[in-house]
Amino acid sequence: MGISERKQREKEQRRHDIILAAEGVFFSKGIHVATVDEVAEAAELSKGTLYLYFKNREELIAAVFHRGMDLLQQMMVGSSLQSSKAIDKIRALGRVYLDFAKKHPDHFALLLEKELHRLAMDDSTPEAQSCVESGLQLLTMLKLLIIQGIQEGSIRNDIDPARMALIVWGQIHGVIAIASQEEHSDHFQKFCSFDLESIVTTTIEMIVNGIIK
Amino acid sequence: MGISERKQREKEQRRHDIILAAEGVFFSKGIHVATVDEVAEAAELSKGTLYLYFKNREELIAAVFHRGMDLLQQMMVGSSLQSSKAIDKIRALGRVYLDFAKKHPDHFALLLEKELHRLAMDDSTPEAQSCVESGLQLLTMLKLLIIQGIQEGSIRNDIDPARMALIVWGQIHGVIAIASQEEHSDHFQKFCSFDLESIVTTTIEMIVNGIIK
Amino acid sequence: MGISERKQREKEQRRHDIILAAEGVFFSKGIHVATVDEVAEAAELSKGTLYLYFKNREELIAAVFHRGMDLLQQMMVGSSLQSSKAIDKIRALGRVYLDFAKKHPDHFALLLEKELHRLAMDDSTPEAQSCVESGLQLLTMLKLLIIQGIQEGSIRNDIDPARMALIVWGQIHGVIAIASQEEHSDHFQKFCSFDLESIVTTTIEMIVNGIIK
Amino acid sequence: MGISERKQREKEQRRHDIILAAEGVFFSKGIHVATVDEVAEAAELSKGTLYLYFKNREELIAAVFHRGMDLLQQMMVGSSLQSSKAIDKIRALGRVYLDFAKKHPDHFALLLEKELHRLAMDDSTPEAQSCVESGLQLLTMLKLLIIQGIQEGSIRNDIDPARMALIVWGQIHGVIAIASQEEHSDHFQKFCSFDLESIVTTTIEMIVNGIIK
DNA sequence: AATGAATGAGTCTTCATTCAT
DNA sequence: GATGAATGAAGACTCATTCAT
Repeated sequence: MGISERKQREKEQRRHDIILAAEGVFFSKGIHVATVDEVAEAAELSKGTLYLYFKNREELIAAVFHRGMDLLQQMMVGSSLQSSKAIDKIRALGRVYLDFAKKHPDHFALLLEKELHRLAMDDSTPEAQSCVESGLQLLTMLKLLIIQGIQEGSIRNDIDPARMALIVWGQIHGVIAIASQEEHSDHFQKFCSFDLESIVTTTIEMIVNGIIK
Repeated sequence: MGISERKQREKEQRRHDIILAAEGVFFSKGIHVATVDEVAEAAELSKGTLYLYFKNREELIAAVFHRGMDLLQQMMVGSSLQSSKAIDKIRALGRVYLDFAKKHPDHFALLLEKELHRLAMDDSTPEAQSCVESGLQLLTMLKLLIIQGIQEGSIRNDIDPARMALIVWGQIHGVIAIASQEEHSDHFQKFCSFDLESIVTTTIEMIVNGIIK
Repeated sequence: MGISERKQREKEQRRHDIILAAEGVFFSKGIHVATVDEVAEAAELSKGTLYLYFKNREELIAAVFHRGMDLLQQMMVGSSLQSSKAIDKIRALGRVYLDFAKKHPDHFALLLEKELHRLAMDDSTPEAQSCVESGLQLLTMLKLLIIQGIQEGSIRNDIDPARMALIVWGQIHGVIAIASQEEHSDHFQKFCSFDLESIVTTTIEMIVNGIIK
Repeated sequence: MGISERKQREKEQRRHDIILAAEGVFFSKGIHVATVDEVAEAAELSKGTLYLYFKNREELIAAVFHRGMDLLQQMMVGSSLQSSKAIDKIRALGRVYLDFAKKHPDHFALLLEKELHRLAMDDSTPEAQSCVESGLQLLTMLKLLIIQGIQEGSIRNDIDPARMALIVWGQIHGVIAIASQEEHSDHFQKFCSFDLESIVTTTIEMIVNGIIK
């Protein structure tokens, strides 16, 4: 029994290694430009072997996308939202999102790629399901915190919590997206001094300002 | 002579027609997947003719991108921000952005594509310059309105106007992006009732809430 | 009457101008690489106009080839082989050939291009005929001089004059070809000091040595 | 392991087969006209496979060129220049060159193609080096024989040996080139009876006549 | 006569995928 | 399981030639 389990573990380990190699290649070369050969080389495997672990190039991409979702999920779970007050927890959640964007900028960039969503869900594998759910989880968590805030009387109650959650997510995501994209653009450097960290801090404050009673 | 002028006009018209055809193909198939042949067919032209008007596939894409920027710019210029109060003008600007996203969803989606920015600017043609400027114009306009609002005493003065402009843009962009992407997803439909229009209206209100004194 | 003659002259002049432009392009870019567009541009004409004067790209190349033959012929005719002695005339003919190679190195290089011979003769135009003849003319002249030399008793009589002519031509042509090709090669520079002029002078002397009685 | 060695051998064999197929296509159609597809078909391989063995169309051409140089080199090495006298050895070397031109007329024709020299040397691979050397080797051998002849007192000593070597090579090459090109031309058939073999024999005799004391 | 826009067949090259070993 | 040679279907781009104006 132990043998087949070990084999299974090894297989998953190798699959994971391939995903890491793929990440490296995809993110440095660009997903649409990087080739399977390059991934194989990075993984120090033959091209044929890759196809033992992934049916498709697409499936490989989906796996990378999926891993990004997992990373986000882990960071959310890992962050102990300790404070008792809903508003503070929302603040903390915003910071987690920022941390994710900073640690995994390329994964962050994938979050809103329409094409990838289609890809990741075409196969109705259980993986794909969880993938979407991981997207929803952030929203759901936000919604719950908002409800808590409303109950505490700290958050305005004239907006549907689910809707507010969506908006809050969109707001913070948009700011991070624009800021981290233009971080290296001269044009925008001239426009305002750029420091992703402080900009997002300000943003969170402004968002909070918009939702408190 | 009128004759050479007409020729010139016709040539530009044809170039424009090609861009429209390219838009159709690129947006339906996806920019990375669509081929030059497909664009040629859509434009009812031979492949060779396309290359008379565009040096490259890249230049073709850049032209499409550029047109999106133009469309946005036109809508911004076209919208007479009539109200005298800065806050109301900002609201109006937000609605213009929403209108743009609704009328030209695919162009809207391109706004933040890193790769395209690179593409559109690689050629240091005057066109490329105006392209970037059109991106900055929105920001600049926002900044001016914010400054006006601060002077009017209606907008908080503890945040640098340029920075605030960037944030406001990010916020509204993010909400529209997420909302319009997930509009057709069952998962999100279940999460909250989806109506891009009303969601953005709420968003604008929340943003305004965040920036007023 | 004068009008149509003038038109005719102008037409031939233009045709000639095109050939000169084609030479420039073909010789600098390489015949196989240069395009009709480039020739048109060099001739400051539209591509369509070129096809009024030349049926084909091939015909254009043939015309250039033909012009080379003409140039050689003119130089041969122009050189008054004054000396009375056959051997000296042959020497002079060799120098003419060298002069041709120096003045028109690219035309010289075309002389032995198999492909061009085929091209130049495919159309059985009178031009093509004269083209070959101009090739033969050199040989014929050589043969006559050799016969004269034999009669004078200065040239050995154990070799058929026609055959000897062919050989002499081949000898001098080969030396010029190799020398002028490798003139700019570092490898050959190291092998022996290069001076086309003096090498050919030596060659002529050696050839003469080989044919005198 | 013998297995990987066999694989290696097979791969080289295949590479060699492709070169042979390329030779067939290039020489019958003309190097500039023949296409990669035609080579692939001749090699009974898919086009893609060709690109596993050769990076480029250019590299393929260079390989063919290189093989020609190898063939010449082998024939030179293979010919035991037995006679003790320098003059006789030079005669023998001339015959080897003739044999090469007869056995591999197309490779012979490539020897002086400027463009190919550039091609074959652009990649500064060791192959390319040996390629040039093989060209020089003939010259060097000639020079040594000439020096020997001078020492023996059979060859005139008023001409620099290196220069004489170059000239002798040019002479014999030129005669073979012209003769083998025009061999099939009616025009030249009329001019003198054509028999490559006997013409070159005569040529060698004439050259020898030109260099002996 | 001159133009130059339009054509489309043709070329090289790439790359995801398969399969015999 | 692992390999990597082989495939062939595309794809981007070129260019000689034509033809309406």
